Amino acid sequence: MRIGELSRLTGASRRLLRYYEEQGLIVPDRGANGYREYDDRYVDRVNQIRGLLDAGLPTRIIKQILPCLDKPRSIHFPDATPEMLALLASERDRLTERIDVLIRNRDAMSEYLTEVARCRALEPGSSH
Amino acid sequence: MRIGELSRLTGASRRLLRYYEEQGLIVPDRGANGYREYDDRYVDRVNQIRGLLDAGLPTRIIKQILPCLDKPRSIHFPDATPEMLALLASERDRLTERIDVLIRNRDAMSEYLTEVARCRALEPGSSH
DNA sequence: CTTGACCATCACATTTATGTGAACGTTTGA
DNA sequence: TCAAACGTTCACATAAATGTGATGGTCAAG
Repeated sequence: MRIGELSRLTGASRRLLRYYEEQGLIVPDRGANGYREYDDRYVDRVNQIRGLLDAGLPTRIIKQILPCLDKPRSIHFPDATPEMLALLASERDRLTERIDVLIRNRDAMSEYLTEVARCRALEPGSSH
Repeated sequence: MRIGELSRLTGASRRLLRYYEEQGLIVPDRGANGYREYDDRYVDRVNQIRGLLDAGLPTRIIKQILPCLDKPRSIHFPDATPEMLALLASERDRLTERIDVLIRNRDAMSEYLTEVARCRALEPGSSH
């Protein structure tokens, strides 16, 4: 498929898809006319990239950990250097910390919301 | 305490503390000389802000949800408008989605790492 | 009183992830 | 063949979170 199609399927603008390419996150083939050619797997790949970006990882890190995450499963193996593994581990730990912070804050929000709901339920006029 | 002290305690640069103020996230008092005066609770507050920023929330959202999270607990009440509550709920949901993405990716990383470790353990020469 | 460690404001720089538009080639269908 | 829809590159713009430096006020200790 070409860039417009992939854009539609992933929700990423064409511009953004070119940006991801510029950052080395995706490397589409080129047709004879110079058009980018993407195969189906790019849909998942782009979605995963967007998820990681949304999660706050910068592209330069994503670039390094992506190869570990999108191998067709079951074909993973040591083209991974020790440095890469160390990076991956440290990035995973950072991710874990971040997840904890997020969970704590989400729970605080939830708690506050249910609390307010409870108060509302007791308010005068609420039975109207 | 003044800005330098707070900076030391939180790890946020002075510049950043002024930025948070500019964004309306914190509102320190001013001494007679114009110096910012922070009381102890700002340490927690700033740390929470940094956590939320690191979690990917933009300052304009943080500004809206902070009042819900840092009230001295047990004194929460309906100075909250319905719009604010709706915003808070939607932001909580967005946070939940984000958390899910993060967890999935972290687990994938972990899985990959343990897998590689397992392979390494079986490699020739590993018993050296 | 001066020096050094603070504080203040203002302004300009940078990085990252995006948007927008110009200028121009390609493909496709009426 | 002509227009619409799509592709290309290049370049400039922006918002967010920070850094950096200029210029100057305040204050405590020597």
